[in-house]
Amino acid sequence: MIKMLKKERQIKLKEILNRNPLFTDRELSEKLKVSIQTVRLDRLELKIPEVRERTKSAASAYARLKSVNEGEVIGELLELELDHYALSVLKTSEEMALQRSQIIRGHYIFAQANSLAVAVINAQKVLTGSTNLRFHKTVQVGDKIKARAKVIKKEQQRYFIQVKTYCGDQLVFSGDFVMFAQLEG
Amino acid sequence: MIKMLKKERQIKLKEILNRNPLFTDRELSEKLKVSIQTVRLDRLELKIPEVRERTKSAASAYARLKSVNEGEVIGELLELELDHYALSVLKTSEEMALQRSQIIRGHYIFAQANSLAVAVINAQKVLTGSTNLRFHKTVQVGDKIKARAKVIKKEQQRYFIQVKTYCGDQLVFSGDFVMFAQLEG
DNA sequence: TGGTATTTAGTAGCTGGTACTAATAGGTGG
DNA sequence: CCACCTATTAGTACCAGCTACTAAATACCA
Repeated sequence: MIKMLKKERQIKLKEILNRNPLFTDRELSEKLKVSIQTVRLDRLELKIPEVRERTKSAASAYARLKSVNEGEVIGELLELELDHYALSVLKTSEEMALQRSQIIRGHYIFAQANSLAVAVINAQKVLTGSTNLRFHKTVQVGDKIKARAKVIKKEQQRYFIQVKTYCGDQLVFSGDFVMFAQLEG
Repeated sequence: MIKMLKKERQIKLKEILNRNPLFTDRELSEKLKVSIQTVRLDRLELKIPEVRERTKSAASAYARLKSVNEGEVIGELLELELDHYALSVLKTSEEMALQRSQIIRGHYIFAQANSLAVAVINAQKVLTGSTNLRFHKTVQVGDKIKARAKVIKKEQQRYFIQVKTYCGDQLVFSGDFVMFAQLEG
């Protein structure tokens, strides 16, 4: 039994496409040293769609991620009273979790809070100066988390903001932010 | 002049594809109410590649982003002495910047620091408890930033870690992290 | 009215597939 | 040793969504 078994090959196929879904059948057939037809039979059995479908899936995943990420606010901005108060909601997903767990990584929670602290300030350019954070509870994949930002104090260009993030009624995160508003655009 | 001008239409085309690059020429021609050939001439003039190329670009951007993001550490882990010291480098890019500026958003800098603080700890599960952060200088698109994490103190399951991030010799960020190592896997 | 830019139409050819039929190779049991 | 079955390979017709090209129709402007 010198040749690779069918099962073995199919596992390898899945691994290859998991790492990079953009290979064509021809490329796959070269990697696996079988004919194109065999690759196609394998894909058929494993219910793996064609390269253009796989590419499209990856591309739209990117588009989704980008739209969350490129908006000024991470999450969805629901309420905003400039220089006073803001509220945003973030629906957490697999990509935000630690590997092999359902726990959302802290920096996503921070990102939501930080971007909300930026958004609540009535100025063109805002920078985070310093912060004091507290992660009270873990957040699970699928949870919707609500962040509320309050402007506590405002000096010339310095803002003191408190952000509290909730999952349901449970406080999961709180942070004090000192932000700097830059005057010129 | 009832009809849309060519220039106007081309701007609109760019806008549409900017929001969602996955439309085919046929779909674009319906949206813009011109023939497919006109759409193709426009793409030719504007040097916009065909839908399959655009899809592929978006998909590989996602793959890149995913590989940075799904590794345990944001950035590249260069040095690691468990429970003592770690160093990572992050090459910043457009996607990490604030809109219409070259300034990298604070939460990317935090993400690098936070994930490094997690990585330096010799335990299966690690959670961020609280932090004290200071953003000293802004980071520009294209800058490579180096984060160094030092374990300052270690109690049973509680770690005190200091992270300093540099751009060249310039200190851009520093943070004190209190982390919790969870015993069971 | 002529001349030019713009738009539309249509053709051949390409890639990377699907869906299908058919032939071949490689054991294995009787 | 043959029959049978699985796995593999080969080949065909067809498809979407293009490129590259030619040609015709339409719009606009002096």
